[in-house]
Amino acid sequence: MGARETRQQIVDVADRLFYEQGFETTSFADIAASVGLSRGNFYYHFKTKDEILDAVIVQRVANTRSMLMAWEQEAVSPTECIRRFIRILIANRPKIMAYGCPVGTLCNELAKLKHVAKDDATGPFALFRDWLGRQFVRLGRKKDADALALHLLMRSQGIATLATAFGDVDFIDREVADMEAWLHSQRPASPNADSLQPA
Amino acid sequence: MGARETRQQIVDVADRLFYEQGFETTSFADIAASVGLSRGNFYYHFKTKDEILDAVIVQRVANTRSMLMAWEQEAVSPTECIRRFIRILIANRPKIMAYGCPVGTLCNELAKLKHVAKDDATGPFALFRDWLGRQFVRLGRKKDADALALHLLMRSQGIATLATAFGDVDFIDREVADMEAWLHSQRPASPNADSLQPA
DNA sequence: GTCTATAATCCGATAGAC
DNA sequence: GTCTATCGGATTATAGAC
Repeated sequence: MGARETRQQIVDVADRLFYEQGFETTSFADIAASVGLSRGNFYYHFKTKDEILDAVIVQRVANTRSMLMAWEQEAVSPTECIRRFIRILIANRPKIMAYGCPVGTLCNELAKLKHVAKDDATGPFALFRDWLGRQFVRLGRKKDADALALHLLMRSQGIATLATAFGDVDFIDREVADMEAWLHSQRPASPNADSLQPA
Repeated sequence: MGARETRQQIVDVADRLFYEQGFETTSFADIAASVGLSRGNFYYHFKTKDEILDAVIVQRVANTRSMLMAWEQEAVSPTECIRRFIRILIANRPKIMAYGCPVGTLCNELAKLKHVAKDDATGPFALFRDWLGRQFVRLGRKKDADALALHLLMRSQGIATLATAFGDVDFIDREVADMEAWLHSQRPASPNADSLQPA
């Protein structure tokens, strides 16, 4: 197998294990074993654990960016775009209930570790924030677009944390419905801003 | 020093370190050094790390319970009670921005570890949930009291996570104000339910 | 109740053969 | 590029002197 494929496998496995087990808990041996690699060979691809973390964060940011770009091209209205963000909680419900949000939990862990990559880990958050803000601008809420974006991000994080803690399957549904009701109560400043949205 | 005082010191230090560094990251040596105890003597008081975790959780639940009982006796109206809960975010802002919420971050960590104390760690959440639910019942919202309680808990968790991630000092103020506005928009079903509340 | 000494294990990381 | 072997250090935990 080529070095590039092996490296990609390592990043994919590390991405999953950092999410499911946490960054510090996941050892080189865990990743190597899950890839089917010897510990020794591992260091041919990554010199330190922090290098793997950087690679995982870079990949998450890239994946998030391309997902958001695709959503913006597929979904016609800003309201529909925002709704797609909200529905992440439904689409990923099983994993969220087991492990929380990949971004939020990693940020929390790295903050406690005072890790150098602490700020880099917020990258996906920053992308969501900018993208959601852009949707609210399109909705005619230019003045408070960023605050509204942070508000939605805040809600999704709170829902993820409580869903993990309580393991209540109905809770996510209820709060997602409440978020969508909130979204539709946000009246656009200019009446035609979301004219393409159905009904 | 007596065994009880030493044990109490260990629990206090462990409580702080589990919060600031995380549970797994904190070693026996860390706790022992911070108390000023040798590693060997440590095992006289606690046999395993899980025993310390249990003691920390028990103490947190006890502290939360007495805090909520005191609030209920001091604050006259349910609205004022709920507002005290919301204001936790202001009172603990510096620590929250550095380390997040002690309960939420511990629950997240233990969930990833599939730790046996995973469910016990939600104890303070359950207390807040019941207590907030009781306030909403007093407000005349008996039917959806629990959902409203979870909604407030959810918001406080989301605010804590984003405050830690972005380090934005104004964000907490803005969202706390929004929470209080939300609270006052929750009309009581029976008009005199919150009659003791000032203005 | 407190200490030193130490066992057993696992960690991240390196060296070197193939 | 992959392997085995291993180092130095940190970890949880125990035994036993004082």
